[in-house]
Amino acid sequence: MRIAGLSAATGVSVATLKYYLREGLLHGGAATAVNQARYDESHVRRVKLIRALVEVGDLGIAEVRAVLAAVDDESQSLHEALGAAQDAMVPAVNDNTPLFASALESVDAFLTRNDLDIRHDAPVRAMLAETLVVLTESGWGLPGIVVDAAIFDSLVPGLKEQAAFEISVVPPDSDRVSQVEYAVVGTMVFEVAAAAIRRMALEDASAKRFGPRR
Amino acid sequence: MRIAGLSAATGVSVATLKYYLREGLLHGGAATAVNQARYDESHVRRVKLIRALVEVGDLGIAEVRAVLAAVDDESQSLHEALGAAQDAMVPAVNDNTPLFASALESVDAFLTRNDLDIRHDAPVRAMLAETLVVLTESGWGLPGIVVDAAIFDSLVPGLKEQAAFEISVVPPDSDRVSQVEYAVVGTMVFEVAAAAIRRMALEDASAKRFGPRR
DNA sequence: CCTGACGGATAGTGAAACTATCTATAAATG
DNA sequence: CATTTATAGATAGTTTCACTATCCGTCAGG
Repeated sequence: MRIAGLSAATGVSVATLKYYLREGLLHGGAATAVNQARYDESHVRRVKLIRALVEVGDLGIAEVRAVLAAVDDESQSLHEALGAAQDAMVPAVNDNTPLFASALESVDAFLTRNDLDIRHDAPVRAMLAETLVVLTESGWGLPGIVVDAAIFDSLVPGLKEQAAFEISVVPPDSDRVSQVEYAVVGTMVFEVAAAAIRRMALEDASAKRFGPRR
Repeated sequence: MRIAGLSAATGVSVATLKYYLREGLLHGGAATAVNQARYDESHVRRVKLIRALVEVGDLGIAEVRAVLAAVDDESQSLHEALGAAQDAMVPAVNDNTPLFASALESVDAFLTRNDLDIRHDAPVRAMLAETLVVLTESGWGLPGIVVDAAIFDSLVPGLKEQAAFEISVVPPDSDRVSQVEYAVVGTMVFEVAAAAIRRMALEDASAKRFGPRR
């Protein structure tokens, strides 16, 4: 398959494929001459993964590069690679507010209480802590005292069950890269789905409390 | 309060405030002269809302404008305004794939089964359907047959409970605009929090299945 | 052998979200 | 009251990002 074939197989323009090659998101094909190279299924799969991350996950090119690095690092176990990929997907937060430290404490208590086994340096801790800070600053709860992460407790069982399902569905017999790719796409897509269902539940709850007008 | 005061109160630069004024996101102050205007708490609140939508919710200026339009439209009930604000927050999906129609059917069955009272034209239906399409195209389930929305069923109870809590916490005694603002910020922030907890649950599940390496 | 595709390099584009400058006025300060 | 600073409103410029287009010399296929 030449580059036009790769383009046809993925729906991505040749110019964009060249851009991904330049940016190091896509490994080069096997060179057959100074201006010829062959691409294969691994390239098709990689391009589809990139597009899923960009379109569904709304990741930037730099973040995609970090995720792919985790996918490709053979020295990492599947669990480690998933963790690294997750980390790359967490948006940066500003953790310099005075409330942030106590928000992190609340998060850690939340993790212990709900029996969640998370690396202590996982960016997702800060991500959750930041929401508590914003909630506090927006007037939820008492001013100056950070909102307690306990308000999220009721979410945990459902999300745990869902996560266990997602992880259970990763095919055990395929190669590591396939497994990581599978899990990464699942993570992204399920996140969007969970957000959609949250909004549905919210509209439903709003209808029940505030009622339809007509 | 003059514009410098508004800038100090919100942490947003004067240049950016002028930009928001130009873009119609922020109502002008009360003019006291040809080049003077007074700003008040309503402006501070509005700027904070804009920043929350932009920073936490990652909405674009056009989407923020749509949300604010729903907030400000006095002819809409609280429930209607929340719905409109939600709609403005849903990212556009491409619904022209052949699988999309059956994905929507699956979503509607999901809504009925889980007793979710959603407007039939709510964009969030398409948002969820799109995830089913992507999941199907990524190799989850059988090729050609759209993945069933039932895989999300276990998420519903926790999200419903959480949504009921969020809605219950909207202060009943404040004015409509305050209520909508409160609910909109809550929606955004809780969405990010739910995503963070999902990722935590995923890392926990990954640890349990694939184990730490050392 | 000629037309078109290719790899590789470089430059350009368009959207988005600010940011900076300018002008005429008004406020604040000594 | 003189001077410095701030302001509204208009216009133009900047930065980043994700592509997109062009060029050049090389190569494949009919």
